[in-house]
Amino acid sequence: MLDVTVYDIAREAEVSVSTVSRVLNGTAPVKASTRQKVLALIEKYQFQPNGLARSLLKKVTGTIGIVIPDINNPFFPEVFTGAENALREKGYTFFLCTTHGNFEYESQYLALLREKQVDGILFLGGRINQRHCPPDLAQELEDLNRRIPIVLVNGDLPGSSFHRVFIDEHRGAELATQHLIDLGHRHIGFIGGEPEITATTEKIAAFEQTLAVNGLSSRPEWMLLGDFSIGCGMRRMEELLALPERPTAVFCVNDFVSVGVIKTAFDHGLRIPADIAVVGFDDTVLAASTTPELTTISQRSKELGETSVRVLLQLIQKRRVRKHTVLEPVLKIRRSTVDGLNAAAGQLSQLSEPCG
Amino acid sequence: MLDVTVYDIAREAEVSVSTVSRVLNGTAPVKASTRQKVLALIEKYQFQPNGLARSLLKKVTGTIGIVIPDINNPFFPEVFTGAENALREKGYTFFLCTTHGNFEYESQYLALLREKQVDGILFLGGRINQRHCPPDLAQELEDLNRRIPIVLVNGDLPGSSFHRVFIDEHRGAELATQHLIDLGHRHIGFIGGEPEITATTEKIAAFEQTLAVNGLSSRPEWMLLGDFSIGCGMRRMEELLALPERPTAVFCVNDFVSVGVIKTAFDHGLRIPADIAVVGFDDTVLAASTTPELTTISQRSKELGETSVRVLLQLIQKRRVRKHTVLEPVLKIRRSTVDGLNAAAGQLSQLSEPCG
DNA sequence: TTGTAAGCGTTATCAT
DNA sequence: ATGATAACGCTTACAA
Repeated sequence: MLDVTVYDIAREAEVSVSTVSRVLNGTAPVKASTRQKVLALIEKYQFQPNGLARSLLKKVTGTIGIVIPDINNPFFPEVFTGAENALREKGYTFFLCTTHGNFEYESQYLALLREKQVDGILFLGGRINQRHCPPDLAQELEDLNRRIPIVLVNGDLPGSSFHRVFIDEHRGAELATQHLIDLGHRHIGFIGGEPEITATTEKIAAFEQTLAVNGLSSRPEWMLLGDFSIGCGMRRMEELLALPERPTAVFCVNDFVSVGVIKTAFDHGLRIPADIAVVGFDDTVLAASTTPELTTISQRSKELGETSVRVLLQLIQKRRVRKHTVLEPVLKIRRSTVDGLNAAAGQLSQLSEPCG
Repeated sequence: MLDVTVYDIAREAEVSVSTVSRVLNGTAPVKASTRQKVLALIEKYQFQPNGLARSLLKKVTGTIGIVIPDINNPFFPEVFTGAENALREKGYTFFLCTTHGNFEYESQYLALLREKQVDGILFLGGRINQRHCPPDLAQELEDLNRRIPIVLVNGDLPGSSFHRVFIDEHRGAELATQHLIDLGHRHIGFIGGEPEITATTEKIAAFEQTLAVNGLSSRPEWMLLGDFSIGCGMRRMEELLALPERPTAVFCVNDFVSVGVIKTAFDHGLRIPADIAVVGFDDTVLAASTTPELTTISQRSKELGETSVRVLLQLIQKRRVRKHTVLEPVLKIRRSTVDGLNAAAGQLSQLSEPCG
C-alpha cells in the first residue's frame, strides 16, 4: 500500500511497465482503454513515480541549490523569493543552504549539493565577497563549476570566469552620497561594514570618490566600520556622537546598521533628518519599519533573484548567456533625509495595498 | 573527467566496485595498500558518489522539506535557522518551499517533495492555520502523512492525529493583554489579522477572556482586523484614531502590524507609550527596529524550529515521540509600553555583541 | 500499440 | 580481503 512502483501498477493492469511509463509521460501513444485502466490504478494507489530513479536515469533533478550567508537579513529572503517565483511553474525545487559566512559550512554544503546532483547553484556571500579569498576556496568553486553550472550573485572571485549577476554597488553608493551632497550636506560619515568584505570597500571607494568629485573629502574619524548588524550601528553611532565634531549626515553600509544608527540618534534626542540625516543600503523591509522611514538604495532584490535564476537556467540548458548581468540600483528617498516628505508620496506603495 | 563512477575508479585501481564501495563507506575491512590506491584515485578525479543512486537503494535521502507561507516575514527564517542548526551536523539538507498561503502551491510542493523522496516534512501556515480547512486539503495531508513523517508547526487540522509542535498562542495573547492591564490600561484595542486564520482568532479569544477576568471588556469598534502587514497596521490605526473615543493601548496580531501602528501614531504626533501603548507578537527583528522598541511576545522561533525538526527526526527513525510539544511564549517588555525603560536593561542583549 | 531487456550508479548479499 | 551479481524504480531502445 505504501510503496507502489510501476511494476505493481503494471501487474494489476496486466500490461508491461513500459506501458505504464508511457501513460505517465505521454511519451508514446497508448490505447485509450489501457490508458484508462492504468490511470485508474495510479489514482487508486495515489501512485507517484520515484524521482530518484527517474533523475538517476535522466541526469536531471529539477533541483537547484541556493547558498546564502544569512537568511535573517531580509535581503536574502527577497532574493530567494525572486528566484522561486521565476522557476515555480517549471517545477523546480530549491535546496536552501545558509552558511553564516562560514567557509567550512560553504564547502560542506557545496559537497552536499553535488552529491544530491543539483542542476545548478546560486552562490551568494561568503567567499565571493572576500577582499582576499583564500586560493583553495576559489579553486574549489572553480572545480565545481566545471561539473555544475554556478552563478555568482553580487560577488566575484579574482581571475575567475564565472557567470555573474550583480547590482552596481559602486553606483549605488554614489547615488547615496550624491543625494546627501545635493541636500547640502558637507560633512558626511560612513558607518558599518567589515573591512575585509567587498560590500564594504566598494561602497567606501564610491563614497570617497563622490565626495572628491564634489570637492569634499572624508574624515578618518568619521569612518566607523564594524559589521553589518543593528548593534554595530548603535555602538558606532555612540562613538560618533561622542566626538567633538560631528557630521550632519551618515551613509550606512546597510539597512541593519541604519536601524541602529537611528535608534541611538533618537536616544540622544536628535531629530532625523534635521540634526542628522541617514541613508541606508538594500531597501529591505526594515527601511519601511523605522521612524522616520529610511532613505536607502534598492538592490532590487527580487529582480536580482529572478535574473540570477534565469541566467542559471540558460546555463543548465547549455544556451549561451552573457557572462555578466548588471542591475542598476535605485535611490529610494524617504524621510530619514528629507523632512516633511509626504508619507503617501513616498515609495511605500507596497504598504498601500488594501488589507481585508 | 566530468562523470566518474565507482566503475571508473575500480577499473583504474584494478579492483572491483565492491571494494571501492567499501573504502567509501568503511563498511568492511580493506587491505591498506588497496585502500590507498583507491583513495588516491578518488582524490585524483575528485570523485563524489552519486547520492541519487545511493538513496534509491537505501530509501533515505537525508533531505527534509520545509513548507512555509512567507519567507519575507522574519519569523519564518528564524524557524528555518533553528531547524538547520539542529540538523546541520547530521548532513541533512532542506528543500524550502514557500506557498504564500496559496493552497494550490501547497499541494504542488507536497507532490514534489514526495517525488523527491524527502525523509520528512515540516509544515507551517496555510491550510493548517485555517479556521475551516477544506476537507480535501486536510485529507491530502493525512494521506501524505501515511507515507512520509510530517510535523505540523504552529498549526493543526481538525480531527487529525498529526504530530505537532507549537507555541501556546492563547497563553501568549493572555500575557500581552495582562501586561497592558497591569500597566493600568482599561481601554484596549486589537489590530490586524485575518478573521479566518486561527492565529487571529486564538489571540482574540484570549484577549477577550483576559479582559473579562479583569472585569473589562472589548469594544467592537476597537477590534480592527485585516491582514498581517505593515500597511494594515497603518490603515487600521488611521481608522482607530478617527474614532470619537480611543483606547489607551493596542494589542497587535503580529510585529508587522505593530510597525504600521507605530508609524501612523507617530505621524499623528502621538507619543508612545504615553499617548498609546503598543504590544506586538512574534518578537522578530522588527521589534528591535522600531522607535520605540516594541514590547512583544516571543514565539521562541529558533527553538520552535529546532524542536520541530528533532521531533521529525525521531519520527523518521521510527522512535516514539509524544504527539504534542508545546512551548511557552515569553513576554518581552520594551519601550512601546513602558516609558523610560533603560535601553541597555531591555531584552536586547542580542544587539549588544561586539562588532569588529 | 505493446513487451522485453538494458542501463542509470550505488550498496548489499553471497561466494570465494 | 575481495569479486560477481542482484537489487533499487524508472525510462528507452529495440523488437514484435
